[in-house]
Formats: sequence, C-alpha cells, structure tokens
Amino acid sequence: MTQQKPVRIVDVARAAGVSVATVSRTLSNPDVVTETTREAVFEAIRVTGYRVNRAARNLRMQRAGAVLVLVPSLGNPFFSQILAGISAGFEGSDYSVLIADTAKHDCNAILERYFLDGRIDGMISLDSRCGGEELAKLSAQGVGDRIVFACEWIEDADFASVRCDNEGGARLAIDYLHGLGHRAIAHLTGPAGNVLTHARREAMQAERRRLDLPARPEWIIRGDFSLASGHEAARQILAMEHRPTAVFCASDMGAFGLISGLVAGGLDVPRDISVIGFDDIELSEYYVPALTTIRQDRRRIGETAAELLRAQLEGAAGTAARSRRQIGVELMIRQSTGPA
Amino acid sequence: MTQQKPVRIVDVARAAGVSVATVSRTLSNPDVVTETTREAVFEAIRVTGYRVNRAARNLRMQRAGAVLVLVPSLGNPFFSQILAGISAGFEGSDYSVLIADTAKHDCNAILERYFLDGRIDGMISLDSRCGGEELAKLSAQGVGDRIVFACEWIEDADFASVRCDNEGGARLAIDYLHGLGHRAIAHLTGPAGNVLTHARREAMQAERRRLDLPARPEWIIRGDFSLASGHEAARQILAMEHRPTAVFCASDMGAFGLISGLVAGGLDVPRDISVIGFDDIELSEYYVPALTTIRQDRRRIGETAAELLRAQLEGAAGTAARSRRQIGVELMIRQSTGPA
DNA sequence: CATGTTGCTGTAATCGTTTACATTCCGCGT
DNA sequence: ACGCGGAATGTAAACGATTACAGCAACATG
Repeated sequence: MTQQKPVRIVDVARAAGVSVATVSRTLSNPDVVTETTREAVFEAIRVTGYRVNRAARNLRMQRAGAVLVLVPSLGNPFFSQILAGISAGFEGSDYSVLIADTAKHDCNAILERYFLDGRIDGMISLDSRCGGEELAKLSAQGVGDRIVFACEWIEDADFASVRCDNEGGARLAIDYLHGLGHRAIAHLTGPAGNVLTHARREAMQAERRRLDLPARPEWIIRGDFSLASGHEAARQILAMEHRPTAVFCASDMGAFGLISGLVAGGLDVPRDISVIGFDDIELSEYYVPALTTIRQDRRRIGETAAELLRAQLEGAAGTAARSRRQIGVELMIRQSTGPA
Repeated sequence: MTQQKPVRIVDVARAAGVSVATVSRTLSNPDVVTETTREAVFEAIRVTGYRVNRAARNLRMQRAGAVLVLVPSLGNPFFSQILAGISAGFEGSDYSVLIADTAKHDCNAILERYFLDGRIDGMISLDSRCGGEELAKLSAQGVGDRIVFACEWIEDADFASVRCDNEGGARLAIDYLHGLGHRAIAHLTGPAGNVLTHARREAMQAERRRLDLPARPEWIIRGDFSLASGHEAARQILAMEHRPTAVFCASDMGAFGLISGLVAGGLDVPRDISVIGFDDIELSEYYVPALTTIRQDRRRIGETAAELLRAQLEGAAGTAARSRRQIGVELMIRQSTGPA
C-alpha cells in the first residue's frame, strides 16, 4: 500500500557525490569514468534502488524502445513458435516486443498507428498482405530497412526477409511420394495470391513435370492453410473420377483437415491415399496417423528475423539492410504416407 | 529516402495561430475550447500531419502506455486464442500489448524488468507459477490491482482473475462418461502444483465419489498438458492390470498425445477406450477421431481479462479491482467417446 | 615557467508533451 | 461606472533522462 517514491538519476548522483552526467555516463559507457567513481555510482544505484526511466530515455534519444510483430492471425498455432523465437531473439535487448493481429484491422491502419506514431522502432511482419502503397510510403520515409518479413515476403519490394526453402520442401515431398511409387499426386494449396502458395505450388508442379508425372487441373485444390479448407478438399477428392493416390498439402493444418475428411469419407490413410504436410507443427508427430511432413524450423525463423532487425536497430545502420536469409527444411517421414 | 521532419505540437500551434496549451487541450478535451478554435486546430493538425509523440506524453503523464502479457509458453497453441482475445480487447485503447515468455527466464526477473522499470502500466498473467514474494512485493507497492490473472490464478492471493468453470467442466465430463456406462474412469492431470491441475482433479474425484464409481491410485496419471506427457500416459495405461475404460484428460493436448499412444499400442478409440479432453482447441474437431471435450471460450477469456485490466487503468481505479470472473464451459460431444 | 595535451567531471540545454497558474476578455449586476 | 465571475487562452514549469560543451586537474614538453 505504501506508495513508492520514484528514484531519479539526481538522487543517485547525490548519493554517490557526483553529477547526473557522470551517473548517466557510468550506465551507458562504464569505461569512460574512473574506477572509484564507477564503484561509487554502482553502490549508490544499489542503495537507492534506482531504475532508469524508459520514457525519459526514449524521449531524449528519439526512439520508441519497442518493435512490432504483425501476425496475420494470432489464433493460428502455426505462428506461436515463430513468436517464441522472435521473443527470444529480443531477450537481452532493451526493446519491448509488441504484437498486433492483422486479422481484423487492415495493416495500413496498424502501420499508421504504430510507425508514424513513433511507438515502434522497427517491425517484423509475418503477413505479406500488408504491402502496397502504405508500405511504400513508409519505406520512402526511411524506415524501409527497419522492416523484416518472416515466413512470407513481398515479391516486388526488397525488404529484408527470412523464409524457409519452400521450393526445396516441395521437391522433397514430391520426390518422396514418387519414390513410394505414387504417380497421381494432388496438391492442396494455400490462399490465393499468397507468396507461399505460389512458391510451393510452382515448385511442386515443376518437380512433377521433371519426373514426368501426370497432372490434372482438379488435382490442384485451392485451400487456405486452415483445417476447414482441408476438410472441404477431402470432399472434392472423394468425389473425383480420377482420384489421386497422394496429396501434398501446403500446410499441416490443411493436411489435418484433409485426413479428417478422408477418414470420415471411409478412406484409410495411408493405405488408400497418402498425405504429406508442410510445417511440422508440434501436433504432427501425434496426429493419427502421425503426419509425414516438411519440417521448417519456425523458432529459428523467428530468431533469425529478430537477429536481422536487431542488427539494423543496434548496429551500424545498413549492416544487414535488406538481406535475405533462407532456412533449410527437412523431410519428416511418419505414418501418413505409404506405397501407392 | 527523404528524412521526415518531425512535426511538434508547437508547429501545429503556429499553424493554427494558438498556443501549445490550446492544441494539447483540443486533443485531450475538445469541449473545453471554442468551436472556432477547435476547427482551426484540427485543420492545422491535418495540414501539418502532426502525430503526438508518445514518449513525451508518457514521460509527462508518468505512465508507460503498455501492458504486458505473461505467457507460460508461447510455443503452446493453447494460448494463441487467449492472446488474440487480449489483443482484441485492447484495440482502440492507447495501450500497446507486450508479450513475454516465462518459459526461459523466471517471472521475477521479468516482473522486475517490466514493472519496476516502468515499462508497463499493468499486466495479464497466464502463468500462476509467477507468484510468491516478488509479486507480493509488487503488490505492496500498489500495483496489485493492475494485475489480472487469466485461465490460471493464485490460490492465496487475491488478484483479479478470469477463469473457466473448471469444476463444472470436470463434472460434465465424468457425468457424460458415466451416462455412457463407464465405471472405470482414469484421469490424466496437468503439471504438479498447478491450480488447474488441482481444480480439475479434485472436482473429477468428487464427482466420481458422488456417482459411487471405483477409484484406483494408478488411475490418476500425472501429466503436464503436453503431447509428450499424454503419449507417455498411454504406455502406463497399456501396462495396467486393471485398465480403465475411459480417460478424462485435463487438456486437449494431453488427450491427443494419449490417443496417439493408445492407437500405437494397438487399441481403438473409442471402441476399446474412450478419451475426453479439456479446452476444445481448434484441432480437436479435426483430430482422428474427433475429440470429445470440454470447451472453454479462450478468446472470451482473453477479452474479459483485457476488459478488467482496462477498467482498472482507464476508469476510476478500484472499480473492477480484484474482481473474479468465471466463463462457462460446454461439453462438445464428438467421436473419441463411446459406450463402455 | 608557459603551454599544450589528456582525462574526468560538472553545468545546462534539450527531447515534446501536459497542466498549474496567470491573464485577458466580456457580460452583467449593483 | 465599477467590480466581479467565468470562460477561453497563454506562459512557463515540470516530467527524467542524455550529451555538447566547458572546466579543471595533472602532467609532459620546450
């Protein structure tokens, strides 16, 4: 109940018998002061219980002390590990990590609210829908290299980005199915217009061509990374005249929905049809059947994105500007795939 | 590339031909100025593109302009919807939402780093492990009613909290299984010492007693809400002499792990054994078999927690202080349960 | 001994708001 | 005519840090 009296830098200065400037210097650059002074200051800080006031520091230093993470949908578990990685990556920096959900409000409003308001120093975006004019405008104002895209990216702009090897992943999946003897391979895509959808679909089709496998238009099934879209895809497959023997899904969530629908329709996975996912979220290993999938290290993607942004914010600006990192993928063979 | 010149309040004042005080007043309390003045100021703001500098405002008003959400493990999808709810709940306020993962660093360090540093005005904690002395110390410093617990809570302290009807949920589960003819009902718990573990286990046992159902010590299986712990529990059950015919799990994740392990061990769910979960995360509906579970509206829990905290921060302090809200639960009957 | 150099430290301006207090203006009652 | 009250506005002092600049030893150099 006792109201705490705020300890200011001047209190520390008094306690240590030095000036405020010396205290400030001791904190930001300890080597510049005498050893005796340094010790006196640290002792005074300890005694008084001083903690630097961020608002004051931020005001003076003209920064926000925070970064924003733009998440397409916080409700989607796919993003949680990425968030964890980003959060870990900013551990030890004195930047706070803010989050905003782009599901409801459009990104432009958010960008305006945060960037222009000076509430943030930089941003990691997991959402490529957020682009266009507003981002270009921001970029023109010089914040362009304090923006990093993770997982997704924007095709024609050149912001820094971290992504997994989407093409390699698609190839791994197709090659593996091919090796199992599958010829009729379908693909459950992500949402229309999405860069990941495009990258994975194109790579999948290229590999299918390379291996001289048959292709039918209805084998490219439009999804949107969601459970429900996978479930719906199952209905379409069940109704097909030329039913594929394997399906490569652009996301694990889609694969779960698909399997659930296929099983409900009386098919057995993998006996009647093989399913392979993309992402390797925690649950994949414990699904029934355990999901064969392409693993992308989501935590590492988050950490790397954080690293890139920190380099821009803390280091010499321009160091890591607009660089692009790619994280390798891995085929996780489990029980949802089998011989044709 | 053009560096933006920052527009200050004084620039607006000049443009509108008034003083800075008037501009500030117009912004914070429009009714107090003349209509003509107000319009002139708004016009000047529009023309200059002025945006208030949060750091300066925060410094002057002695606040942080942010709230912290303490998440036990960001990697766990269970929390994502709660986060989404909290995030939505703070939409439109001028508080930023920060997140911190308590998985690595202990809460005390985090609380210190954030609360004492004045980086936040309030906090929503999803982690009850964070309690003890540090929290008591904070509470003594008067921030006690700017702390809200969601999902979990601390037994002996009285902070505001939002929780689901854990007891009612456990009863629903047991009654349903009982109605299906099950007598030998086991329970997969949460981690030791956790309030949810305790609440659900006690209620489950009480209901079992009330219905005069048999109980064996090995039918209470220690878990920790994780997939892996559920999988491990399956091994134990498979090895039991007196095997239960149904298992009530304290979490959906545990239930998934359990089913995955039971199936791997040659059992069929629900023919050989019924499994019921708790939470109803998105995936439950699409698991194979679709999981019968107790649904708690996680988004609503998050929104309610946000609401409580906002009331404390924005309204007259003490309004919603230390209040406790309970969110109802619902039995979702699906395919993982069947007659004994 | 004057002078320049080096190395710490202190003084005070600054960051951009909010707001207590002072001021001005105007209408109105006596 | 005078003073008074109240509304609208202005002036300037905070808020609590950082840092340019100045000051001051101590010391080496010529």
